Amino acid sequence: MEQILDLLGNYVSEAFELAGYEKDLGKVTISNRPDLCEYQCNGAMAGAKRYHKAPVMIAQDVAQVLEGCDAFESVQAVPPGFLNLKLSANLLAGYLNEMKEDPRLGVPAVEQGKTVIIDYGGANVAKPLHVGHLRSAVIGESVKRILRFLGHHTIGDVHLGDWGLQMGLIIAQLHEEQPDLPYFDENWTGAYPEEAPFTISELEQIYPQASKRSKEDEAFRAEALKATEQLQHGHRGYRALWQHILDVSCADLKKNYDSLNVSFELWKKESDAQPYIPDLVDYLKREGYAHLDQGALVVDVAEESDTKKIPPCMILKSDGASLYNTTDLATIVMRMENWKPDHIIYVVDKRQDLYFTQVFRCARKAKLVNGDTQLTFLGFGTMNGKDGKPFKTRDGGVMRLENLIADIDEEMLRKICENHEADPEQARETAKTVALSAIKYGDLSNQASKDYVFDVEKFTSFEGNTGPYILYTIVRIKSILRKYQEETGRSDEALADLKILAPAGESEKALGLSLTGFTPAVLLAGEELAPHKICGYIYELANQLNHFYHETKILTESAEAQRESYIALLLLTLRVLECGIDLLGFFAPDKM
RNA sequence: GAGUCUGUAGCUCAGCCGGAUAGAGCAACGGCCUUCUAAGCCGUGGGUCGGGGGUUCGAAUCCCUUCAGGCUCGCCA
Repeated sequence: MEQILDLLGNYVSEAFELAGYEKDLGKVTISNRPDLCEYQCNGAMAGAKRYHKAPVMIAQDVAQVLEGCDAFESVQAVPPGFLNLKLSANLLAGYLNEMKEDPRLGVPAVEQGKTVIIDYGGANVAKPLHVGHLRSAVIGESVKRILRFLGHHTIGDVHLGDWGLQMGLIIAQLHEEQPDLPYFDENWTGAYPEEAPFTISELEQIYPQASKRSKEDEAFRAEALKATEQLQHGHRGYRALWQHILDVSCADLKKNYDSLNVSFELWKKESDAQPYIPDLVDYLKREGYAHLDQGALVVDVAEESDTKKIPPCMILKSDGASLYNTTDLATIVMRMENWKPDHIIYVVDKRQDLYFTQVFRCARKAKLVNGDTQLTFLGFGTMNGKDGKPFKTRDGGVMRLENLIADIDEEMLRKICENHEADPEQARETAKTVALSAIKYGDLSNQASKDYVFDVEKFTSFEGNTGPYILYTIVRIKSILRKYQEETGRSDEALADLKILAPAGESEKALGLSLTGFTPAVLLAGEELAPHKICGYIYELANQLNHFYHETKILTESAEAQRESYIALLLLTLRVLECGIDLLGFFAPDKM
């Protein structure tokens, strides 16, 4: 369906042409002075130079042509040369009814969907998720949903860290604690047990213990390094252990990501890219991309336009060992081979900006990707505590994500019970749902690239621009619709058939206008990979809804067609809000 | 030192590919529940958009400069 801005733009462009000016001046935008008009066109001012004519004169010429055009309720030329437009109520109603019939709510799907891999989550095996993992998961999930909604083929990859020293540390520690396990028996030829020799909570204790020890105990560290190397070279017992660690860990990670309403299409790991490394290194050498520098194998990625010297991308250390770069490049090769992505997006801490610049340039230079494959670094800022410093627990430690979520859940539950008497079981469920919206909205409503303050009090206070406010608005609508259905006995289908009339009241029209903003908001969010644009939009829509709600008696409206129109308008708003929060990665309860 | 990002109301943030009087929320103050969920709505006060130049009919927005802070800067990830 045709977008409202395009629709209006066509009218105005045509008017420019009829008035003797060029068409391209007729671009219509949403007004920045809602008190004066709903839409505006600034083309007259842009055209002033071109035609050596006062902008107001041009605007007046155009306004005259538009006189009586039934798309507009009013057209005004005002100094210095604005064209102020008010939409006709009929045209608005027509658009809303069309939007209502569209399962996509008017948002056009891209003609040719791209294959987009989104690399987010950043979890490591055997290490619990901590608050530092929150942003990647939350932002990545939302970006994925937005792009998917726009019609792209999206693949989310958690890209687990499973190949570093942490594995060797765990193995070494286990070796010491349980030396009799068959994994450590060099003469063992039989099958290894199917059951892992540890639980997730044991695993989570083993790692920090081993990590701490390796910093104090040289011999132990050497053991761990050796185990890491043996694992990477295919030590049978260690591989079996590694598989156990992986299985136990992934099951736990999935559970945690589930509670965040985050899911991945792929659970690829760093180790999956390892087989690609030898060929990659050969290729880079053979084709002359890589050369030795101070004993290390590097690819130069500096460019003339650089304002600063970009260090070369290191492929192999001087001792011949591979690095994270190597794995990332190999992962790109693997992804190109398996999924031929048009676009890969990395949702990573912004401090890795330079690093990814190197990797991307290297991939491009060495033609590991097609010329038109996009590589995007979507860097996010730090989540700080109220003191403006990185978020910590009260005693200064790293907070586990699980605990953070549990804290917010509990706080929500307390508030819910304060407000209503509710069935404890249901209250718990609702609290979780609301808590999730608080956490996610709190994060996503900020620009991803900026640091932000995770203020527990603010997020759990449910006031103002927060997730709970959005949910509350949705619940209000649901409640009215429920009552309406109880009263009239109408089915969901019958409700969906109701028509929206041309708005008569001011708040009703404002709500309708706000609804037309959905498409531009989603398109912009997709273009800029910016979920906070969705937040801004649904917050504004929720405000309009609440404003309308207070001014309008809906269920007691006596004119039946009018009441039906209100219901249809509410239903459409509900669908847009729910679609919006779905793009953000959370959902609403039926009651709260 | 170099590069880069940030600086908008007391606080937390939008707005930033130029447009009219710079917007929200929180906090403060004042109204609105016998009526669809008051987790709401309406209103008041509060800003030299870090400072200074420039481009432009027009600058929070673009350019230069300066101050303050964060972050990054080949054998970690």
